[in-house]
Amino acid sequence: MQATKRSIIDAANILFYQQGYDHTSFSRIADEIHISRGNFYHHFKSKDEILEAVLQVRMSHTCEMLNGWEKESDNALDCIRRFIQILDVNFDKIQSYGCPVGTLCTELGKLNHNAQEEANQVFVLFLDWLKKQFILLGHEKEAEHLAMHLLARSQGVATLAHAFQDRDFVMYEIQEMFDWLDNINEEE
Amino acid sequence: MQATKRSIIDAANILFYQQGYDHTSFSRIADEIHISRGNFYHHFKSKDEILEAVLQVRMSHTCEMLNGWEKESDNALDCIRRFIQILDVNFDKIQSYGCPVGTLCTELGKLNHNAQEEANQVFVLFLDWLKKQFILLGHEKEAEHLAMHLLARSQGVATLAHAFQDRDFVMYEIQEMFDWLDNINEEE
DNA sequence: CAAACATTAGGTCAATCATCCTAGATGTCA
DNA sequence: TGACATCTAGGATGATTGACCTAATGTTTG
Repeated sequence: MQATKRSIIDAANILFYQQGYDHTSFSRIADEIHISRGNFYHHFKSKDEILEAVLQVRMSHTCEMLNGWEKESDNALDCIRRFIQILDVNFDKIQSYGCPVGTLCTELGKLNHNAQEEANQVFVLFLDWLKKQFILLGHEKEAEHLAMHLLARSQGVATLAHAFQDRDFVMYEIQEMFDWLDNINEEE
Repeated sequence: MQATKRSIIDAANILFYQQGYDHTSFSRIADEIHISRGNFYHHFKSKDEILEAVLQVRMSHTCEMLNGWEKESDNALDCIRRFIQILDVNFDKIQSYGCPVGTLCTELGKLNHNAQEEANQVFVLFLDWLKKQFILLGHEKEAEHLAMHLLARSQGVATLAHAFQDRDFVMYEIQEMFDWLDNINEEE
């Protein structure tokens, strides 16, 4: 029971990222995990329901990742640096398919899909987490702005990295974000 | 001869932006301009050929816009400010559909479409133009980096504006980019 | 007016899509 | 072993897709 459903969600998660939600068919997912098409409807009533499940998995994975960063880091500054460095750590994937969060939100927005709001919640997870780190650094008032600013910059870098496949650019921008981070913490 | 072909391209241009390339069907375009489906193949051999035509239109429109900015501006600083301000000027569209350049490049990348490289060329137009302005401001060495940096930031802002429909955020980020622009020109 | 060409409408095609259905396989538990 | 729920395979469905074709209409030119 669990195994097949699980593998459907996992395969859909990857394919939605690599090919986009709309462009990924049941046949494509079925081929990937070697089950028949008709099998889907015992586990999900519709394609939307698979998307729902994928979004929930992404939410929980993101939570785990963010909690992991907090545990492995000495302080809030290190946490934020970890966030910035995902552009380097996940460069291969980003170069090939863009940011998994941003590209899905953009696609669902264009499709006028009901799940757009839910997809945005993954962004919100990052925003709240970043805001928390900036507050820990003593930026209570500007924390919201700083979080949005940094998320926007990483989104922009991911978009151009996907378009141009330019690693040097990404490394340069990471350094720029590190410098920016140092600057706002020197001002006191 | 011209009229129908022209209206197909114009309708496709808008729909590819609003709904995405893959998700826009011939029927949808035909309905929009009240022609029959079969009519397409007298003007275009395939859907890819329509995309090709749309990309050429976008290229020339972008060139005209950039040339216009140069003519209407007093100096390179004003030119760059104009670029930053499209986020405000086109806010309604960006809020609804994202950046027309970035979202198409991202989609074509995921579809592994041949025209991805050509779509990127619209980005290159902006990059070369920005680079030129930064050189005029005396930043020969860093012009390339500065152009990529600014384009990335505007892309990031557009992505989050589309996701969250937050005008205040956009206005705040525009001010941040203005400040950044002033800073790099004070340093001499 | 007539012949040559350009444009359009609408039907047809095979392929693919999400969805649904049923029959059989596999497991679980009395 | 037998009864019953769960799971799976694969075919059928109707809708939609990009592509193609032909007949009919405009338009231009000799």
